[in-house]
Amino acid sequence: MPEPVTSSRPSPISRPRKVSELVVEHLTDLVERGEWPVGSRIPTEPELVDRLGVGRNTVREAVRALEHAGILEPRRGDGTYVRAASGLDAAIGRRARTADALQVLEVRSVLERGAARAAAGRRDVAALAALRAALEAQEAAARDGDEDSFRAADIAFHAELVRAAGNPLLAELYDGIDHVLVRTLATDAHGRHHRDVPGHREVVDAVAAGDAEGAERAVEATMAAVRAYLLARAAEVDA
Amino acid sequence: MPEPVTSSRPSPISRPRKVSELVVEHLTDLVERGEWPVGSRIPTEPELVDRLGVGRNTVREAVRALEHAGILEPRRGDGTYVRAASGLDAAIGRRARTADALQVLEVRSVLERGAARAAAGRRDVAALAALRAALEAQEAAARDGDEDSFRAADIAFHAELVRAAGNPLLAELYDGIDHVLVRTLATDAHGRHHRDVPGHREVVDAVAAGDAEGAERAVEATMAAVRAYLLARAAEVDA
DNA sequence: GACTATTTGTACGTATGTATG
DNA sequence: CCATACATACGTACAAATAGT
Repeated sequence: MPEPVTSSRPSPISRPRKVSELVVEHLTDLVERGEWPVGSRIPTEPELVDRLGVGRNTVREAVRALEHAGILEPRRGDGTYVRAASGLDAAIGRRARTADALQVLEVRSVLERGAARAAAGRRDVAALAALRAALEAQEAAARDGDEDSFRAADIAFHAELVRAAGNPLLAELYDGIDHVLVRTLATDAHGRHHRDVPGHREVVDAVAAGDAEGAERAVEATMAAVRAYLLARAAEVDA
Repeated sequence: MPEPVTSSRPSPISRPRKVSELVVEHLTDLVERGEWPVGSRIPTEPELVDRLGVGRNTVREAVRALEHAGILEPRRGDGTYVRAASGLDAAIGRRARTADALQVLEVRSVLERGAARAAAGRRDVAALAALRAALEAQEAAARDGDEDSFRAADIAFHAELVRAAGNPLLAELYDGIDHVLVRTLATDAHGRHHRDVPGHREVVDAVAAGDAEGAERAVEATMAAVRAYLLARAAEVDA
């Protein structure tokens, strides 16, 4: 019989709640606070056992919980890696994967319009510079005609715009939604040429000018092409 | 021996998946499709073992995964109950609980403005009727001076507005954010009298008229009071 | 209030597959 | 190719908590 946890223990954490839940919380905190950055490898099981003062089974259980949440990703014989900073992205992915693509796009549109408005209200210099850089990278990719890098630059531009709003929670929601949308669009849209930049320059100009309404309108215009494409595809499927 | 679930699996991309993941997915499906409604008690472990043809530990692991996702809630000696239809709400809650309340409010504002715009674009008759009913219920509660029912009616109004957008994903995101905000506001705001309805009637009128811009503006005005309150509280804490 | 049945929680053991070295 | 270690799944026994009698 292994010593029950109820007796005297080194107690790295207080005891009122279940031990496994506390470990889960602790690991989640480490990831969310950036101590274990996304992509990094977390300490081995024995080290966690030693550090937290709990049994190996408890550690394993906690890791598995975070694995299901999409935060950690164990690789056999290698180690356990950080997959995402929070479970929000994975949860959105699971939820939105079964949703209608048009509804997903609408949510993305709502978030991005709001982000553009907030960014115009802030006019953060550094964020604006990054946004301009992203725009120019995309225009360069368009000139080169490189489809892949153009798409990557497009995604990066939108991400930068949302980041310019200065609201990490908003950005995380957007990322989660965007991943789903990119995924569904990527399944069949390799032939579609988004060669023309859809109006990103207008977005940047409006944000830089502090024109919240204009920024929203410009973002809305950006969505039109994607929406039309989704509608056309839905019509095809219907026929 | 009950038939195991492990046999041939024509998955889209041949990915050798674990039985426990299949069970997790199956249970998630049952919940999401409403076969196990929120609040109901799911079959006991032995019955699930019999029904799914897997061992008890496997069932337990799956249940625990959904428990951590915030979907199921096991109670010793009683049973396991359905807590939420998807894990999105819980994930948002975990993520947003540590975020700045002003940022959470901003996200809510973004979602609600977008929902109001979409609702004005749809002008769904049934949804509009429900929205009007919610508004009148809130005004009635305001006349009665019943603080608790007024708050409940306020939450219900916002929820109804978002539902009127006709986008379940958007509504679910909003609910998750709203729960967090209500929670943080409820911690100390019992004395604050939100006696005056903040302009909900204008929102309803704009939505009914199909005036998307007006609906957005009206919603934005609604937020002002809450934002001012949060700012004031932040200033208090700062001092 | 106490007893009993039911149900989940925990612990341990074992067999089998699978990746690593 | 083999050996080791680990992950997975199943089964069993008992503990703990709750509901109902």
